[in-house]
This record gives sequence, C-alpha cells and structure tokens, in this order.
Amino acid sequence: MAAMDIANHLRRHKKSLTRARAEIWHILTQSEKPLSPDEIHRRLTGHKVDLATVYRNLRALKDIGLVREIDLREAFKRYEAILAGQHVHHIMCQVCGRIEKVRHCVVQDMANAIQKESGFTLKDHSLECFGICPSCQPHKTKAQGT
Amino acid sequence: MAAMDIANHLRRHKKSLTRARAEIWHILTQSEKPLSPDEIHRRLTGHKVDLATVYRNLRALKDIGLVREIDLREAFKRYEAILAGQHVHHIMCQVCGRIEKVRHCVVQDMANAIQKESGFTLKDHSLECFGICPSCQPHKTKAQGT
DNA sequence: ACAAAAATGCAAATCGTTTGCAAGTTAAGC
DNA sequence: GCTTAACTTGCAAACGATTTGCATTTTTGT
Ligand SMILES: [Mn+2]
Ligand SMILES: [Mn+2]
Ligand SMILES: [Zn+2]
Ligand SMILES: [Zn+2]
Repeated sequence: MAAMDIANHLRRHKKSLTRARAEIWHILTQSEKPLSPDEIHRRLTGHKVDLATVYRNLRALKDIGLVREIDLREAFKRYEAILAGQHVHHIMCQVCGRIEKVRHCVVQDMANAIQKESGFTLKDHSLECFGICPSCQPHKTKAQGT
Repeated sequence: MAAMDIANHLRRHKKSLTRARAEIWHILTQSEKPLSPDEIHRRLTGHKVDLATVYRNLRALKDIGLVREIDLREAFKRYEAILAGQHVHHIMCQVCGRIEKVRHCVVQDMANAIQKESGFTLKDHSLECFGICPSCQPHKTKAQGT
C-alpha cells in the first residue's frame, strides 16, 4: 500500500483521512514490529488523540484491509500496517519477548490437504510462532556430570 | 492422556483431583470441539461449580499440559483436552461458525526456514484456519451473463 | 462557503477473566 | 479412620482491554 494510496483507499470506503488516522498510519508504517493500541497511543505526538479514537481507527483500518490484527498470546492485540499486500507471520521469543517477521508461509501447501480432509475452502489463517531468539539461546556448555 | 493417568499427572504437579476438575475434564474429553469457559460452566451438571473455579481449573490444566487454549478470533478463548499428546489445529467456517480439527501440521517443515531466517529456535506455534465449510459453500450456478 | 456525513473526546459501560479471603475439600502419614 | 497441612472453592469485588452513547468538531463533496 503506497503512502499516497491510503487516502483513496479510505475514500473508496467512505472513510475520512483524519489527522489521527494519518498519524496512526505513519506510526504503524514506521514500526518494525506490530504495536498495541496503547503503544500507538503513547507514540502520538501531535494534536491530542483519545485512546478510544485509536481503537476506533485501528478497527476501521483493519476493516478496510490496511491493517492486520495480531494475537501473540498477550493481554492485548497488536496491529501492523499491511504493506504491498504482503502476507507475514511472526515469531516471538519466549524469553525476552522480541518479535520478528516470518515471511515464509507454508500454509498454502496445507490448503489442499484441508480441503480433502474437511471439505473446507481455506480463506484465511493465523500462524504465530513462539521460540527462543538468538540472543536468548541457552549457552551450550560441556556436561558437568551432575 | 489416558483417563486413569489424569490423577497421577495432577499429583505429580501437586494438584488435587477435585470434583470440579474431574467433571471439567470429562466434559472436555467428550466434546468434539473446543469449548469456552462459559460453555463448560453451563454443561456442569453435578455439584454446583462457580465460573471462577472453571477459569482457575482451565488454567491449572493448561499449565500442566492437559489442556490446550485456542484463539479463534472470538471474544473468548476455547479449551480442549490434549489426548495422547496429539497436536491439532482448527478450521472455523466464516459463515456458520462450525469448527473442525485439522490434523495436518506443516509448520515443522517451516522450522528450518525460520531457524535460518531469524535464528529463532521454534518451540511452539498457533495455527488457526478460517474458511467456508462444505454446507456453506456458495452454490455454483451457471453465469447469468449479468 | 454550506450542508451532510463521518469522526472525536469524554465518561460510562461492557465483558471476559482474575483475585482476596474465609470456608470447604483433598492428600498423605499415622 | 483420624489429623493436619496443602490445596481448592464460592462469593463478591476488582481488573483491564475494548466498546459505546452522545454532544461537539472535523472532514467531505459540491
Ligand atoms: Mn500464512
Ligand atoms: Mn502445528
Ligand atoms: Zn529472546
Ligand atoms: Zn459453514
């Protein structure tokens, strides 16, 4: 989604391009990881924006396909801009919480199997991974014999 | 997880096998789909059990690996018994809400790619699918030429 | 600039889930 | 079977993320 297109995309869906929306969109496009509504709210610097407005706008942006909602088993959801129609998943370190993108998606390969097994037509999926990031890898030391 | 083993599994974790736990476990093992805390609560027939107790027990069972928590983008989480250490995913119909198990898991194949791309060691993942079930498939009619 | 449509701030409401505490139940050893 | 410590429960209150009603402000299309 090119920066210029957002206004048109919004207009097509009868949504206005407001100050809050522009700023939220900018924050999301600049972030290297998905952000929570509260994180976004705290990064809003210009004109004051209510947290409820952040929630309303995230939902609006999600509804028209500009933003993706992500569940990483936290108390809240995270949101990220969908750039160039990209499809990504995430992996979160179970030790330090670091989050990275995973561009591989092997689920398409699964769709046929699912179709045969259950008769469902696959439309969408969530795949979130959890593991241990390079910095948190347990150091391999020689066994100390108890 | 054989029915007899649950008591031992609980004991190993310093948990008691209470009336509520036994009944919740029974309900989960009988259900063909993951249930919400409220659904479980409503299915409890014997001695009265508080909803808070259902939540506490679901968490306890999850913590010791007897139960899996599932997020299907609803307002609540669902829970299912982990039988025989099985690893399953789910697919939910976007039209009627029907939920079925997906036994295929292609994520393992992805682990190597993730390891190479991000250096993360994969420990766990969530994969939930959304689509259209056989009953809800749009009927293919001949094009009417507008 | 103008009227209509959409969005916002603010405060209150929602709602799934959690928690403190006193009372009840279970586990384990005798 | 008792006895006690550990664990669990009911109940009501608290929590925290998210949503909503409504009066007011901003944005849009002409
Ligand atoms: Mn995918
Ligand atoms: Mn899997
Ligand atoms: Zn880490
Ligand atoms: Zn269906």
